[in-house]
Amino acid sequence: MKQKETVDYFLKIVWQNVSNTYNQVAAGFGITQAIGYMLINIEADGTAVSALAGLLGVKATSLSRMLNNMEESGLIYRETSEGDKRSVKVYLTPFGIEKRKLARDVVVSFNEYLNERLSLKEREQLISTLEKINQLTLAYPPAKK
Amino acid sequence: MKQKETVDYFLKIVWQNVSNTYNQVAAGFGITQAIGYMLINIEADGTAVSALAGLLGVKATSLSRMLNNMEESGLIYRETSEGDKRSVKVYLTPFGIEKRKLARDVVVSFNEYLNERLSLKEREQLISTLEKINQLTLAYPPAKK
DNA sequence: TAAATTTGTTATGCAAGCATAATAAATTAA
DNA sequence: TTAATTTATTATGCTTGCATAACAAATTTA
Repeated sequence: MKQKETVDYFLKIVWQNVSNTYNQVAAGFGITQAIGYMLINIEADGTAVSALAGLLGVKATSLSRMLNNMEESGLIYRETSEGDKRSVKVYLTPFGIEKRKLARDVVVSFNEYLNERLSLKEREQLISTLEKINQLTLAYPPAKK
Repeated sequence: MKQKETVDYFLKIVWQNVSNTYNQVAAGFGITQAIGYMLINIEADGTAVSALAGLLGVKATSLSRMLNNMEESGLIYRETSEGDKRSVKVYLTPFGIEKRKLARDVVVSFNEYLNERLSLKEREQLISTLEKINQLTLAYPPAKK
């Protein structure tokens, strides 16, 4: 099995390149790829830290330092949830809303660029296969018989 | 454009999950996903740092600290290249060769697992589309008219 | 040839993943 | 109800990306 035929290798290389591209574009207005995704996922009525982790596909524990930084730079603020006092909701400041617009534009532009150059069928198959691989990966290693 | 329909989002999530899976499995024998890929790409007759960066899809500058750590833990050693005295070649120690076998097994097993659950056509289309996206990403943003 | 540029590497600071440990709140079990 | 467990979060140390800066060797230009 050669490396250039393995699925994992391509996923790694392609995501690294997309991530770098996003970072370079987003650096133009002072944020990173990760912060852009974070902003995009914060709802107007606040989003819990745990929900954010789920949406971003990262462990909740990864977010605390990042949220501290974002709070410090005035993008967000945090408030304890009404119902569940363990839960913390994250809200966008007006400055965060501004940056979120820019971040969304980056994502939309890049995807439009891809969409113009890939057929609908190609994209649908890609996303469907990626979804399948994701499910399979989460189930790995398979239960032994 | 909803996030769950964008290509970038799936690439991010799927690679994160594959990477975590590799890290968890590889932790069982004391290495990381990144070190596993590194070991797999070092040839018996040595591989230059710049070549490694290309194979791994990272900037060469990302490797120096990692190679220091790998050298310290006895996986590799470095030697200045014969021809070009700027170039440094990386070699596996016997310990590194041992770990490389294990790392390769992880990659082979996971890909076999996927191959058994995806059709040949699915995989071929996936890799071909990923290659295409990679090329497009490297060419982004497109030259203005 | 000498000077300017490019290339290969290293060190280092920052960003953002992970894991672990701590803590408080909520839920479940006894 | 009290005790045990689970859940949501935070802080923190480690890893490994990036970028930048420095430097030597190689190559190109004048």
